[in-house]
Amino acid sequence: MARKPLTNPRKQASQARSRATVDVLIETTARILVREGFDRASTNRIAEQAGVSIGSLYQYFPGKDALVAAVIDRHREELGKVARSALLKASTQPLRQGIRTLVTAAVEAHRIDPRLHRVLAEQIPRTGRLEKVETFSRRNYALFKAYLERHSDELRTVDLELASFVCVTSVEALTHSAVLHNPAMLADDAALKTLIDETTRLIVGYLQ
Amino acid sequence: MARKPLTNPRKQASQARSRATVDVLIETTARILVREGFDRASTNRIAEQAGVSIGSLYQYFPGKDALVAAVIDRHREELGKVARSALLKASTQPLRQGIRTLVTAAVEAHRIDPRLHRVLAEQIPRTGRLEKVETFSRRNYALFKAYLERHSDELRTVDLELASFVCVTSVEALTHSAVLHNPAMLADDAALKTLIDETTRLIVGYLQ
DNA sequence: GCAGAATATGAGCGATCACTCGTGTTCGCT
DNA sequence: AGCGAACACGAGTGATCGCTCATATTCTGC
Repeated sequence: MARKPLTNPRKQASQARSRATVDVLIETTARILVREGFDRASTNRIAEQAGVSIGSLYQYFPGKDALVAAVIDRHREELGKVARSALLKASTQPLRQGIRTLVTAAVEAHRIDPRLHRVLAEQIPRTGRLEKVETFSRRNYALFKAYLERHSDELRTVDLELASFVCVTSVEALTHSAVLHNPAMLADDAALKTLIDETTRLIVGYLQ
Repeated sequence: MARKPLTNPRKQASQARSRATVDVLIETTARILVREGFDRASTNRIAEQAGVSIGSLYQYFPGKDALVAAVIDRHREELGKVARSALLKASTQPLRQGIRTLVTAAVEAHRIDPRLHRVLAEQIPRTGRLEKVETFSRRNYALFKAYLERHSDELRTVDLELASFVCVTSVEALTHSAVLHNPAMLADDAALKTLIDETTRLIVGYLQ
C-alpha cells in the first residue's frame, strides 16, 4: 500500500520509547554473544531475550549482521576513548615515556570487556558487512603515525608509514594475546609491569 | 541391530576406496571454504560438491566441525614443514642471520595458501572442537624458546619464556597482517626485503 | 478528545540445516 | 563362486533459521 519501504531499510528511532527498544536490542545482542556465542545469537533468540517482538527487531535492524555491527561499534567507541586520551597524554612526553603510555593504554583498552572482545575477535566471521573491522586498524595506524611525526627528532631515520605498521601491529597482537590467551601475564601488578616493560622495550628499541 | 555404533563415532577408512572418499571430502571442504566461505560450507553442500553422498560423509566425519578440523590440520602440516626446516637452518647461524631465516620462513609459510589461511583466520569460529588452534601457537613458542636457549650467549639476560612470547607473537602478527591485509608489502622483491629487514631489526633489537 | 503517525506484536512461511537409517553395491578372502 | 564386511547411497525427519505482514497498541500535535 504505502510506497515507503515496508520492512526493508528499516526506520530510525525517533521517540524515546523506540530508542529504548533499540538500546535493549543492542545490549541483549552483546549479552547473548558473550553468554551463548555467535552461532546461538539468532534474531529470534535476541528478540525473545530482549523482551521485544521479532517484528519490532526488524523495524530497526535489517538482520543479525546489523545488530552485531552495532555491538561492535559500541565497543569500538569505548576503545577509541582510551586511545584518544592516551595519545593526548603521550604527545607531551618524551618518546620512551610516551610509548609506555600508549602501551599501557593498549592493555587497558583490551581489559574493558575482555569477554566481549574475545567473542568479537574469535567468533565473528569477518565477511559481508562485518569486514570493516580492518578500517578501524587503519585509523590506528594513522593516529600513531601522526604521533611519530611529532617526535621524529627522537627517531632514527625511518619510513614512518612502515614503522607505524610494525609498532601498532606488534603492540596490538601482544596485548590482545596476553589478555585473551595468557591471563597469567595480568594476574598481578608485577606481571603486568613486566609485560608493559617488555613491550615498551621492543618498540623503543625498534624506533631508536 | 548391530551393537557397534551405527552412525555415531564414525569408522576409520581402511580400504583404498574409502581413503579416497575421505581425501576428496577434505579437499572439497577446503575449496568451499575458500570459494564460498564458512557459512555456506554445509555438510550437504560439501557432500554434493565432492560427488559423495551425504550418508558417506557421515560415515567418516561426525559433522561439519570435524571436516573443518581436518582441513586445519592439513594446512598446519604444511606450515609445520616450513617451520621445522627453517629452525634447522637457523640453528647453525649466528643470531641476526638466524632470526632473519626464521622471519623469512614465517612470510613463506603465510604464502602457502593465503586464501585458505585467510578463511581459517577470519571466518572459523574458534569455539567447541575448533579452539585447539591455540595449542599450535604454544608449540611454536616452545620451539622458538629452544632455539633461543641454544643461542643464549648472544642475548641480553632475559626471561626466555617471555621473550619467546614477544617474538613469536610479533612476527606472526606482522607476517599475517602483511600477507592478508597489506599485499603491497609483498608486491615486489624490494618491498618483501624491506618487510623482512624491519621485522628482523625489531626482533634482534629486542633480544640484544 | 481525536486523527494519524509511530511503534509494537507474533503466528507462520519457505529455506536450509545437521543428521539418520534402510538399502544397494563393491571389496577382500577363501 | 560365494560370503561377510566394508563402503556408498539419498530420500526423508525434525529443528532452526531469517524474515514478513496483517493487525493491535500507544504516542504526538492540535
